[in-house]
Amino acid sequence: MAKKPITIYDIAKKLNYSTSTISRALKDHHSIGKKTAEKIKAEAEKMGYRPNTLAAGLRNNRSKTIGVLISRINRPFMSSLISGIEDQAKKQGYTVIMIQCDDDYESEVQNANTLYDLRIAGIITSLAMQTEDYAHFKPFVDQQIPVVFVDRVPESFAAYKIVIDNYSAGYKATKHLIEMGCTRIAHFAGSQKRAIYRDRQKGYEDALKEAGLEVDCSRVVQFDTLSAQEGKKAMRQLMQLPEPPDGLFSSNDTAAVSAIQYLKKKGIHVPKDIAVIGFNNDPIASILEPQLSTVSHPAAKMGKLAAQCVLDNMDFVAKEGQLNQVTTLETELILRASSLR
Amino acid sequence: MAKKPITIYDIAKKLNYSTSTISRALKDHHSIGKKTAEKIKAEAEKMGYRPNTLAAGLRNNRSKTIGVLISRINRPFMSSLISGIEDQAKKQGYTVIMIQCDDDYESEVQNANTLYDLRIAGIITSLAMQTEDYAHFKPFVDQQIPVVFVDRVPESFAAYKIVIDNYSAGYKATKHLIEMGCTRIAHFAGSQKRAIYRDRQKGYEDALKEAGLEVDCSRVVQFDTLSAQEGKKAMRQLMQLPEPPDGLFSSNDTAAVSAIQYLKKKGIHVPKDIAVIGFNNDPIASILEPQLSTVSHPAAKMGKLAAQCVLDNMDFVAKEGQLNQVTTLETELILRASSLR
DNA sequence: TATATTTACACAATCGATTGCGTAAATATA
DNA sequence: TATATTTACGCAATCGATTGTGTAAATATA
Repeated sequence: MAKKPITIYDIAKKLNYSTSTISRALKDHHSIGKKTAEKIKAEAEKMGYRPNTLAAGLRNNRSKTIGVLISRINRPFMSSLISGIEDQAKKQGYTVIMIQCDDDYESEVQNANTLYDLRIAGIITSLAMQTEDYAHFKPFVDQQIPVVFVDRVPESFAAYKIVIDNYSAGYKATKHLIEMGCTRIAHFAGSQKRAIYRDRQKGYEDALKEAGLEVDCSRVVQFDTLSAQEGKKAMRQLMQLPEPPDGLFSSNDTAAVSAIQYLKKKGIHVPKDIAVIGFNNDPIASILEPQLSTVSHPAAKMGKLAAQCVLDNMDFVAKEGQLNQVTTLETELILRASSLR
Repeated sequence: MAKKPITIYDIAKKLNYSTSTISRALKDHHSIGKKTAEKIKAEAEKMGYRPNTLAAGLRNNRSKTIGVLISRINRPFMSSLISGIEDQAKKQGYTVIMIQCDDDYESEVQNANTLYDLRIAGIITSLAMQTEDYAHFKPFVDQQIPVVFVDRVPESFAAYKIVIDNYSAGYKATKHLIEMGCTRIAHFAGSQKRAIYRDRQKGYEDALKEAGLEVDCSRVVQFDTLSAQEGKKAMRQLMQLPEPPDGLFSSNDTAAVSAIQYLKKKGIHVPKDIAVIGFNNDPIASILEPQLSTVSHPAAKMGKLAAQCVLDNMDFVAKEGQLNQVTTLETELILRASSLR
């Protein structure tokens, strides 16, 4: 029963042309006459021809696909990022494939290999929390496949990188809490292996210092994954300090929301007792009660830029080698009830 | 500087074997001696050989990839579904690629073609809200590529389908509201083109009838996408009725959450004035205040089953043709503050 | 009119892995 | 010892699209 797919050979036979002419006509090669091309295209359409991307990919050693390797798709930030990438890629006839690694290094390595094996045309990735070795991206570089890192980017690997100004964001968020009168501000910090979290923390510390406030490391909690569970645990821990915090700057919204829920359950008022600000502006931030102050993250824009970057540099990389350039996007404070007092 | 990727030809030359022997050794073909196979594998590893999946795919007219075509990845339900699919697929050496169609029919058609062109080994899909024509899945059937529909499945297309018992879920949810004393229960209904929404509505209506309550169609609001925006608008509309509802069964959590937010803003108490129950058990359901009662959806399990189904039937389909079978999973009421009184 | 240039198309090699068929030796069974 | 069977491996075609090289005609330019 299986109908055999139509190939350019079928079209060639039918129209008495060679396959080269068919192939060229289908992609508007200049050496094919306009009428001929039209006729061929019409017939291809009529016969229900669908190009075999595998064959084309094999020949060109490249498929028209952009790979996205990320920790998890179920985070609002990642969803937006992907949408941005897809919008841009689709415009240029590229398909986006996503693969998640659960924030696990081993899995990241394996998935990078999988993408490599698929001969993707470019890869966009945000590192897993603990990744410190970047050898799994070398094969792409060797094959002159554009690699673009976004958000969680490596420091010791030459490639295109798109980030936000985490230092400034951390600084602004903390300064805001200080202006709200907080003097004992806690911080939910992400893995120190990732610059984005170190930078946020540095911004936090500098804001404190600038205001003449003490930087008390017992108020800084190190997180593994910035999950809700960790958020709750961390908050409990913080409240047991001899001097509990009166403000919190969390490196993501998930942990901040969880912390607020814990506080509410304990009868501690937000923002009166503790003012809280998160990071990312997840949808949940505006649904939680009190609504969560946060730092906006231009995830969709980041995705769009990343895709553009991959596409623009497809040829460039082949000729000139990987770009090593950093683009920094701006963030904005979004102030809501959880920190306003 | 592009290092050329290692091929089986390179290994063959180095080891003085033919490429056929290399190819067979790499996949433990019975006709290759154990020591030979070991030696070849060791050398392949040492040389950094990576199979060219495009070449293999071309030859087999199939790539080791499962395609997932869904409306949007940024819904918790979809994220869970995908995780379920990935877990299962990975176990069998398959890669999962996702492609979203924004709940748009045109986009669904186009993306189905894209997946087809990629010569995927199987496709798992949940229909867009308005899809009524399924011709874009025919090519898969013609090529004996397993097609598995999940959740939003077609009624007039022979394929494997995995669904939940929507009628029973709608019935249970409504009955619960009735037991809580509601007598004027409204319903947020999804597109009538999708059986899942029709069935939920049918369950809702039957529960009302069974309790001797009037089924008032002015209390049933038709939604396009069950978005937050629509939810707010619908709630406002319902509250303007001469007899506003005292209960609400929403076909998803997103719209329910939005409705509750609207009610809170208007000073209408949930659940006292209006008891609300949603659908899907999104994470937000337990964060909202009051926490949202809802119907659990076994999305991850559904994904796992779907993947299993695709993988199991890969060979079967080629021999016996498409399966046309429906698997129905059970749901559970999850009762929280928004409906308990 | 003579030379360039452009247009129009075909031949055949190529990308890398797979596999049916064939050969030959080694081992097992009668 | 003779026949079967298994083990071990190579040859060469194949999957479908692409593209460098080449030829010939048509059109343009000098």
